[in-house]
Amino acid sequence: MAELPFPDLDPTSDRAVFRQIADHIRHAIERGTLAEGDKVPSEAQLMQHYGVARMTIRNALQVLQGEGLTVAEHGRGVFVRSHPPVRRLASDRFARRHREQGKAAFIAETEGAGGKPTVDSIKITEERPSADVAELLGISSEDQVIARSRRYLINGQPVETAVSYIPAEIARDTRIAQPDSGPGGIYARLEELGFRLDRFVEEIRSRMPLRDEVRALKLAPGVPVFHLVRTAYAADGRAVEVCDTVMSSDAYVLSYELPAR
Amino acid sequence: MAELPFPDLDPTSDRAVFRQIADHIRHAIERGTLAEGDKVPSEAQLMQHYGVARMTIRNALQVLQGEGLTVAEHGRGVFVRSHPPVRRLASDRFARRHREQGKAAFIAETEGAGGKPTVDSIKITEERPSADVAELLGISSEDQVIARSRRYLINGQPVETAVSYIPAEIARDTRIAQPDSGPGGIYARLEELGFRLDRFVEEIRSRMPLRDEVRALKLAPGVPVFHLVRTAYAADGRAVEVCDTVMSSDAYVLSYELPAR
DNA sequence: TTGACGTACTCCTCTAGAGGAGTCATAAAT
DNA sequence: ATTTATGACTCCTCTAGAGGAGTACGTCAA
Repeated sequence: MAELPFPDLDPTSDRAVFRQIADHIRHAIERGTLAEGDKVPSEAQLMQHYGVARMTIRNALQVLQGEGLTVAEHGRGVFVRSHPPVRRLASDRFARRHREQGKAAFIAETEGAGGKPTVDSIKITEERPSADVAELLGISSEDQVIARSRRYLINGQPVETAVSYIPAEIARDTRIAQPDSGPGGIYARLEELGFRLDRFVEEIRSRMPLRDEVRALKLAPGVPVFHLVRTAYAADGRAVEVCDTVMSSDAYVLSYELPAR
Repeated sequence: MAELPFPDLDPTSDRAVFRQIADHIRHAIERGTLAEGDKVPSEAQLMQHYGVARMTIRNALQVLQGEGLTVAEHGRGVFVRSHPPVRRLASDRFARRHREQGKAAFIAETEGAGGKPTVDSIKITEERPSADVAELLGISSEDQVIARSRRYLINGQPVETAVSYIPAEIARDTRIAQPDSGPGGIYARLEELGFRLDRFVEEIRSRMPLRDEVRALKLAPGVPVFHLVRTAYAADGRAVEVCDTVMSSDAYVLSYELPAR
């Protein structure tokens, strides 16, 4: 059996054994001794190398998994997590000139980067808005909204879920309430309806995903999500859409330009 | 002993016992049966209630901790995590009109929100930039930069660490290279030096913290961080500063305004 | 060549213990 | 009144097992 590239435990340290082991493996990953996609030595190998019980090894591996450094595959082994190519979202991604190309923002960007975009599980309902959404839209929570929910995938890998809320008064019986919202997406439709879009405000949070989100985005353990809420304002100052999206944090880098004025 | 507010296990389910238990507790937290700050029943109580081994209970609690829903305090118990008040960072936070008040952005904002701001562990070095920083600043990685690192706290609670890199050619022997950079902060100094700031570009990532970051920000388990890199551009298009900051995700909501043009 | 099967290896779940260490309240000693 | 000791309760670490289930791969029969 080949020697493992890990030092021995330090019995004088007050650091718990499983943490020391996690430190060794983490260090190997950071140095590149274990590269992306590499297999971490098996539980049995590690048990033998360190001479500790299996649970101690599992605790160590658990730590790394929680840090998002590794993923375990049942029956195959534990692997150093490889990071997928990220999408960089620029702050001009909703500029009108892009919309006029006739493609929705997501499709245009993804194709531009050489990926295959898909949109999935499109559901449209009419409902009462939550208090938050009503507040952002500046309407009463008694009023109805059209909720368009969907999931975005790149090369079959889910990266984002989104729900748009548009006041029913605006969107009812328009193409916005149809699964296929047409060329340029719903922002193009809103402009056709006379709501010239003026600005968007995005609020960004970062947190660990809920269980449903883990499933919908096929998230590896230890991967947080961006929670982004965008409000679209028309030229008259009226909010015409709120879009609530959850994005896998390792699929995205968000980029914004701020004026110094 | 009081009855615990959890149902029995479903022995027919193929869901692992510890996951079922985690589900019960998570559900109680979501419904509010267990409110923020409440103590989760102790391991012993849960063992007795469910009639399972202690490790099974600990696994369940581990799941919740990994989700950032609970924190364990050695010797005291496990508690539902309470979320501190968040700071909302607006996209005009670096506007010149704020700088002219004579206060650095962080101080002004925090006092405005009624908190006590502190800046901590200020260290200034002159060094060679990393490849990333050199690229953003548009300089060679042979050139020197001034690195200003510091930590921000609100009411004694660390919320953010930041390192600013400014080309040494610009900042050497100026107040920027002093621990106290003077009224209005380094952006005010840069403008005094003739670099009229034009725009900032911020790139945002979200990820789990490294070990050092957990320590520096006193992060609870299961709390991700924002990793934000801001580049400041002068009116001539030259990059004059790169600021690399790591923020506790439960202390911040980031807000940006995007033009629709 | 193909497909079924077995086997070895992997991680997953769970049990049943043990000692350690931090916290807190109370009782005893000063 | 203050300090010190004690004990109950908490979570933390670790051991030593057991059976389960998914994966990879070689063997053997069709």
